[in-house]
Amino acid sequence: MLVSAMNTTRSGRPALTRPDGTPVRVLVVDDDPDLAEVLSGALRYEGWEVRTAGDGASALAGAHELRPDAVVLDVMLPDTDGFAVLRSLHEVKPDVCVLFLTARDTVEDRIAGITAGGDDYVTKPFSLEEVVARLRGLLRRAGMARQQEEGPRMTVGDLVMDEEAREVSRDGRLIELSPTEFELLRFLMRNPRRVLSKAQILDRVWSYDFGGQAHVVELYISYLRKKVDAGHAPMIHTVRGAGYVLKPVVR
Amino acid sequence: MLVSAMNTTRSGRPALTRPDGTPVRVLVVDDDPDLAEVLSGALRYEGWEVRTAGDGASALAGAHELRPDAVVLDVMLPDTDGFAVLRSLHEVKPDVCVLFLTARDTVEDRIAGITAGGDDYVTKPFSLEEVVARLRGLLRRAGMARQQEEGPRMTVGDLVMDEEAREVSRDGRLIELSPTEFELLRFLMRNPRRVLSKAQILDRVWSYDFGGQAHVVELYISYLRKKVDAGHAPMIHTVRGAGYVLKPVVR
DNA sequence: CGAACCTCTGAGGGACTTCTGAGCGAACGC
DNA sequence: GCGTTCGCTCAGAAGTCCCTCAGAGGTTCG
Repeated sequence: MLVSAMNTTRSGRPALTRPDGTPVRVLVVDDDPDLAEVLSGALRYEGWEVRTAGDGASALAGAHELRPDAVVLDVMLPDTDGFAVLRSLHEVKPDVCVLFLTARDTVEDRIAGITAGGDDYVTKPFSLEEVVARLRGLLRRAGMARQQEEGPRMTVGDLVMDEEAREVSRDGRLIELSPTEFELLRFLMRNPRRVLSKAQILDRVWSYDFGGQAHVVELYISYLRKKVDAGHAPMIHTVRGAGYVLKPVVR
Repeated sequence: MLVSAMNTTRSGRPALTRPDGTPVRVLVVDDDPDLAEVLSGALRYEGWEVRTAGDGASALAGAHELRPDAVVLDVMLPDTDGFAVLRSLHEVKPDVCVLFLTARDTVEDRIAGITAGGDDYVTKPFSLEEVVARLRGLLRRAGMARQQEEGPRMTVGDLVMDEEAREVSRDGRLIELSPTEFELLRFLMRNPRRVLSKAQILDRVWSYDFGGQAHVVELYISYLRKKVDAGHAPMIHTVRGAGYVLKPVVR
């Protein structure tokens, strides 16, 4: 097997790839350079090829050059509105997926109709895990899932997560999770046997504008333990001074 | 089994295909580019191959190239009216299905002549679920239903919907639904075990020009629950912060 | 032309989530 | 062994999300 030729994420996890095995290509369009940078960093970490643009015009130019599989697109752009860009993008590449970024109060407004075509949106402020998860969902549904285990279902030991149904179960028994708990567990499950620091977790699972303490991570880990590890051998472990790991129970 | 070669919708559901297994081909003709964009997005999401045209002349050109199985055709076009286009279309491809889009006040008698020929129409403003359902009906009747479970009947658990008869029953007992309730339930049943956000539901089940709040979705879910889940273990579940799911009762 | 029905708005209340703060115990360094 | 640091958990406040009721306005049908 040509492992060396295989496209992988920086975390070593196999990447979601295009059908020919080359990296997924994503165009990030946002007029805030800091946000665009953070986003593209997170997407590169997924093993994807990323390009950024700051306005509608350069977005179209970038789309022509990169021919992206997906576009992350801020609705509020200096030159045009998102709907016009959406149409032009689909003219350039009819099967491109679009993930809109919107302010909370812009929703309902000009976003109407976009989810009907299978595209999606997230409201600012968002967490990086959410953006990545939505993108993976879009790409998977568009037929980008060459990776066999990249179904809607994820497994670590006897812990199973179905992202589409938003269902988690351990040993067949269903577990109810709040939105934040779900996202935290998803992050852990996407990085099994890997120590994740509280700072890393905070950066990925909480919104980028979260001003609070790393203490919340401890709190939510404790919530998760109560729900996930209750009555079983623990899968969530503390590595003192370093962070947390999720790993399958060794028999 | 050639799973990879199988034509599927983006939602993972098997698609309605042509008898040879290739995607159904649809031509969308409307002079409003936004509407054409939303429509073609929704139809692509069904796994179909779509092409758009903005007037009668390019519609005919598109029909020559694409040789579509069905045409979604606005009656009011800038250059000709839809009925003239229909005649020319039938010369190009006699067995093509046509779904007319009309304003509410368009002359009824001319439309009546259409439906006699097996074609169909919807009045603006319409919901995308309605357009897709009508098209599926037309295509099915025209012999496009290679998919065996693509009959007029749909089942989730003990919940059964007959789309043609517009009848719904749970555990054999008939349920009366209003038009909106019916369409909402159809959307849920076409996406079982899949969390649907209020925005998604609004975009598909409500008319594209609906300006109201996502709150109506909650309201209609509550109506549906009273009729569908009354006296049974619930099938409609709220996923807080994410949306709603319909799933069969687990034994 | 009236009655029944359907759709949507608004408001109230309840349930759930999220985060802060504080106390306590365990692990670590010296 | 002792003090300090680190992490866990409880309790509660504030906020958010969701459900339901009641009723207005519109439409359809008899």
